[in-house]
Amino acid sequence: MTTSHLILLIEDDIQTRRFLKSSLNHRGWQTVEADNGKTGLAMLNSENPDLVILDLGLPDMDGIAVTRRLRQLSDLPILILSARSQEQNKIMALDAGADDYLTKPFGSGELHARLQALMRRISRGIANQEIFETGQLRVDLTRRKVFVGENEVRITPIEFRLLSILIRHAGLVVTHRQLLQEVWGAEHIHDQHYLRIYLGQLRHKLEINPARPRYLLTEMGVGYRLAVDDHSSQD
Amino acid sequence: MTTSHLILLIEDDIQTRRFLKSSLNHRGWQTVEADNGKTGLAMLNSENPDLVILDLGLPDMDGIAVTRRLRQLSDLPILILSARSQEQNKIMALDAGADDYLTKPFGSGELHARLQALMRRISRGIANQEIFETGQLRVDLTRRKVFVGENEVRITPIEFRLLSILIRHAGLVVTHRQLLQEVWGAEHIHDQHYLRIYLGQLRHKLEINPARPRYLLTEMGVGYRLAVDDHSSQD
DNA sequence: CGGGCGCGTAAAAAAGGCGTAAAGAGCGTT
DNA sequence: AACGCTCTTTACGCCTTTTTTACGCGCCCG
Repeated sequence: MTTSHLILLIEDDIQTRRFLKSSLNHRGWQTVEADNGKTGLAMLNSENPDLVILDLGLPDMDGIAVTRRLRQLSDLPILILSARSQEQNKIMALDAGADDYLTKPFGSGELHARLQALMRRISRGIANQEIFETGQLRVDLTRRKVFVGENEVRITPIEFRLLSILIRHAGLVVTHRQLLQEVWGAEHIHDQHYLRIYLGQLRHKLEINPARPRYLLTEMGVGYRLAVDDHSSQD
Repeated sequence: MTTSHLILLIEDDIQTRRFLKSSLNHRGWQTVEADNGKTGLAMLNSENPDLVILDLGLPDMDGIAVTRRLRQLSDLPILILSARSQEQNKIMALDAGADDYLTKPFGSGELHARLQALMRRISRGIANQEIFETGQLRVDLTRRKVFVGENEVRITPIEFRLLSILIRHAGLVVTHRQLLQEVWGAEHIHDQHYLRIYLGQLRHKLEINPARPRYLLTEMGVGYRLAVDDHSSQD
């Protein structure tokens, strides 16, 4: 159930802050507040919250920078608040490590739903699964071993990291940017040919017919996705 | 506190104001009224409404200016009322941050439908949900998948971005400018033929009869609107 | 009646993304 | 020092997507 749940609000607008506070307290969450990015970051250590709600339109710091810093300092769930005019920033914030977002204006029901979903996602710990399995494919994430049917497949370090990321987001699209960022680091964010080559190698090793992949699917112009088992398959 | 639904009417014409007030009260909304832009803006703070209905033809201030100021002061939903002669102003108001419009004369049913769409965005959070569904159409926004009935439909990146924007504003009008700006960037703001072509492609893929669209509706001279099914059985 | 305007459609040309092969570079191990 | 493995770089052909171009229709207004 809902245990402690202290929420850190980083929001400059008094009105919004008041609304958030009352709405959250009403639902049984504790809150601490900061009206700018700097003190917000400072409170991360002093208050030790369970979750952060961050407004992108802060006066003192760029919202993206705050997000990135938060992510550097902890793995806490981060919920972004953005005004309608900040669509682009919102996407950048998600890329920088935010977990979800709300576009203003929003009601308390919506806020509550987002928080619930966020909490559920975190506590369920999808990321911590030890063995992933779909179709003929089986991946032991802690032993770093991969099987197709009965046979073990040799996997290189980079291949394994790529595969792990796709497994962690199984069924979802992972953007080029995300993959490159996590495997090769920020300075190779534009080297998409790496992805083509390594995805090609992985397909060669994992797919029955690499030309018609069943697991490692391409999302044109966006990224890649690991297909999750949907009971029937041909090809 | 959250379900009060107080509407601020900014409207100079007594007759229209009376009609609006009675029509709204009848539906269970509270109203406060201002007969000019200045007091209207002042009441924003004093009355703390949940939504604003603004007539563009005010005596004291330019409607666009009022809209812009409202947007500066808050993120409240704004519904514009405009006379038929104010076609151009209407578009400018939408671009300045208004959410939807009604052209006089209008009936209470029409008014009600627009308000429903606006309110739904807030209370149910249509703007942020992961799966959008209406009629035969189902869009999974995080998985980037689109279904018509049982069948998945292949969607290109640009098509998906357009569709996402319309979904984010489901039930509301989105101006040409807004769409072009968000998808192609500021330098293509006048290339409306892009919209014609891509909306055509989307209709071809999503509509049962592309020539008589049920979902992707054209607002002549203004923009496009994604129609939503109203599950409520009133009116 | 005709011409302009906004919208929708079709089909082309252009651009860009993707997959594959293969050769070169780096690095640890033997 | 040579070998083997992995990672990086380069090149090319195919295919999808995007952009360009052209035309047809309905409507309002002169």
